[in-house]
Amino acid sequence: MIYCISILLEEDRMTKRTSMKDIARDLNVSIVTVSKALRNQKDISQATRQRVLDRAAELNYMPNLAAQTLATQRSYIIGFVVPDLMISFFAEISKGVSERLAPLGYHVVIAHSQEDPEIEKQEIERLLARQIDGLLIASAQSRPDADLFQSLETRHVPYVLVDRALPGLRSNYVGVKDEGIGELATEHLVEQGCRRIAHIRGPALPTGAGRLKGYRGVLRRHGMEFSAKYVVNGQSGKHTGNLAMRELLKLDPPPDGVFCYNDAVAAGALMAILEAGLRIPDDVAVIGAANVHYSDVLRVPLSTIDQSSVLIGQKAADLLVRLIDAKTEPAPERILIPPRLVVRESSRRKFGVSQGVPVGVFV
Amino acid sequence: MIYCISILLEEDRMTKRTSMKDIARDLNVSIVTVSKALRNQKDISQATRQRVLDRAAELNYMPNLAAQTLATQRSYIIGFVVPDLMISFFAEISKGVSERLAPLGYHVVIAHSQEDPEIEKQEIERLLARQIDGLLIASAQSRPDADLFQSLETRHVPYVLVDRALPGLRSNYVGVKDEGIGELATEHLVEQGCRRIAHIRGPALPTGAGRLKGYRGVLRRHGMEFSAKYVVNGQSGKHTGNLAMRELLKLDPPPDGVFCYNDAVAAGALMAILEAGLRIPDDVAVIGAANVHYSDVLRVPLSTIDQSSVLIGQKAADLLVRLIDAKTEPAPERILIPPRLVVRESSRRKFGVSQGVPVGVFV
DNA sequence: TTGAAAGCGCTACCAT
DNA sequence: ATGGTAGCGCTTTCAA
Repeated sequence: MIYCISILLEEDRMTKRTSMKDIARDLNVSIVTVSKALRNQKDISQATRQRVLDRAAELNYMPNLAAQTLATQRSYIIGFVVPDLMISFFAEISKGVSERLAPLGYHVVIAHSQEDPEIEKQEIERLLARQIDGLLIASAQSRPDADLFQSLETRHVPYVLVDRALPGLRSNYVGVKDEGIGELATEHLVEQGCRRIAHIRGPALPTGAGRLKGYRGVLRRHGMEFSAKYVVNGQSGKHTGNLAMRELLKLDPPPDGVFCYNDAVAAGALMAILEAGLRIPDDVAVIGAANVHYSDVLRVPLSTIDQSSVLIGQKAADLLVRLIDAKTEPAPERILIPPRLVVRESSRRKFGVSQGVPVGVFV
Repeated sequence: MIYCISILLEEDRMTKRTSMKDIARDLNVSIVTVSKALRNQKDISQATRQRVLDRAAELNYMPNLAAQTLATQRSYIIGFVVPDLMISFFAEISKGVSERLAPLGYHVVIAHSQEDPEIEKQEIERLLARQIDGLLIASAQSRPDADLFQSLETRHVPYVLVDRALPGLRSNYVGVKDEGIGELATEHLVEQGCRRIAHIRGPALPTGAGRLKGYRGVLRRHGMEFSAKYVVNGQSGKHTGNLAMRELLKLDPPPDGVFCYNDAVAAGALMAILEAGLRIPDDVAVIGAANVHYSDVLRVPLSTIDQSSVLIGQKAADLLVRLIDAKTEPAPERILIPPRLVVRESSRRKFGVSQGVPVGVFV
């Protein structure tokens, strides 16, 4: 019988994590004392604290975060809702987020919305059940789901919109002004001598709409006529970008420059142009957006608008932590990172362009 | 005074999530009854269950997962340790993982090791404190840290190694046989008529070592001499791949074919070859590994060995769930996904190659 | 400086 | 079919 018990205890010791109770028992102090010592509270004698710390180290003690969460209402988990991690832009943001959050003791749970507002909502609900301390959202919604955001406000769950703002929602946001992206890209094509500039537009989200708006604005400013025919929908992937470009090339006259919603779309467009036997950038100049990590090694090295993806993640994480730590809810902050033109071969018709990378240098 | 209390209650209702206690109070039943009803236990009358369910829906009740975790010792969180999510291969795996786990109610916490075994260890410890149910590890260790894996075994935390096996560790694993990748790639280059085949090898990890071994084996089988000069270290990124290729091109004679550790390395190598004024594949044929999503739109569409990244993630997730649900610890399982040759322009010298994609078709 | 008691929200066990 | 009690491992409050 005693044998059995000792076996059980042994098994127990082997299987279960050591808890404060173990340390307390070993040291003949109370659990409270252990708790305080471990958290460096000052109403513990130096001697006791050291004994606790030593024993904790010996037993390789790690706090049970579920228990801590329950007791403190603070989980040190933040949720990050992305459309799809296979879109490199979001993977890059996610890296920036983790970089900043991990050292602070946070864990990041990534949830995929698959570009579906309904799934997004469910995933957010699921995250809330997890008692997350805050939320980062790259939303798939074209306009904010009132219920959802109401409930976030009500529960005082801090959240930051990332990359994709939501029209009419006064909230914390980190991203790049999409209109600026559209302007910078289109302006560049004009400067390179393009006269029939097409746009492969993205999804019906603020990002797509903003870039389109910037594109139209620049055309107008240059007295170039806007033609709806020159704007086609390319969604956000290389395949759809490829199809969209094929359509554009059927036009008469075909465009001599095209601004693509993002780099993936542009990658597909490049292929379509080459397959049609046209030259890039001489016949058609191409520019994308995002400057994802592989954009310089594409079929033709791609000009693009850099969006500082990793930085977006870092800034969003920093802001979220500020919100979480704030005693009183601060006014919503909008952090806009300036878009930056990156000129590569796909659009470089004239030399001496200031932002151009010298030929032959592989970055 | 009564006013104050009502305010407080109101505030409470607004701020705090509804708990089982609220439902129980409203319905004049016990918390236990609510708990059972919500979990569909059968010792609850149909009528009561319905009342509970209805009220729960009205109050938009969501269980507190931290409390549930504490009570059941089951967190429905799994950890996924990756070197870097910016490596598309891991982002793709991660997608496969989430796809399978989200519908089962799991959350996935992604932790970055940054290719540093020490950080990896710390991150795993941190995850264990989180009471994760299981662990997926794409390890940065060249050999298993005894302490770490001992402690995983001791605590009975199920884990699955992903992509990167660990030598001498008999554990669950999902990946592609690296030697097979090396063989398939090298064999293909031989078949395309390459006679001086170089290898830009990866990090000193099982993946790098296995691919190298496969490469050497094929050379031997074809009676081609192995020369250490033709094997250079390219780590795992496009930049290092670029530098490595430049070194190879300085050799006399330079290689006429090169098998690169992965697609990113190959992307850099492609650039180096073109910058040197050589033609691909005529002067130098190139093949990578992974078949990441952008490999077909690279500088030259890249031949590669497909590793079914998303599938790896799915299989790993499925296996992990099986381990978590198992009553008794099953024998370690090794799931090997067959590598698949994907021929594209970067290596297609001869036509009629069976695996070749017809010219002009953009996939 | 220390610790007893209560509680976080849930589940398991065992009566009734 | 229902529920009281006792935890899960931690923190908070307050008394000693």
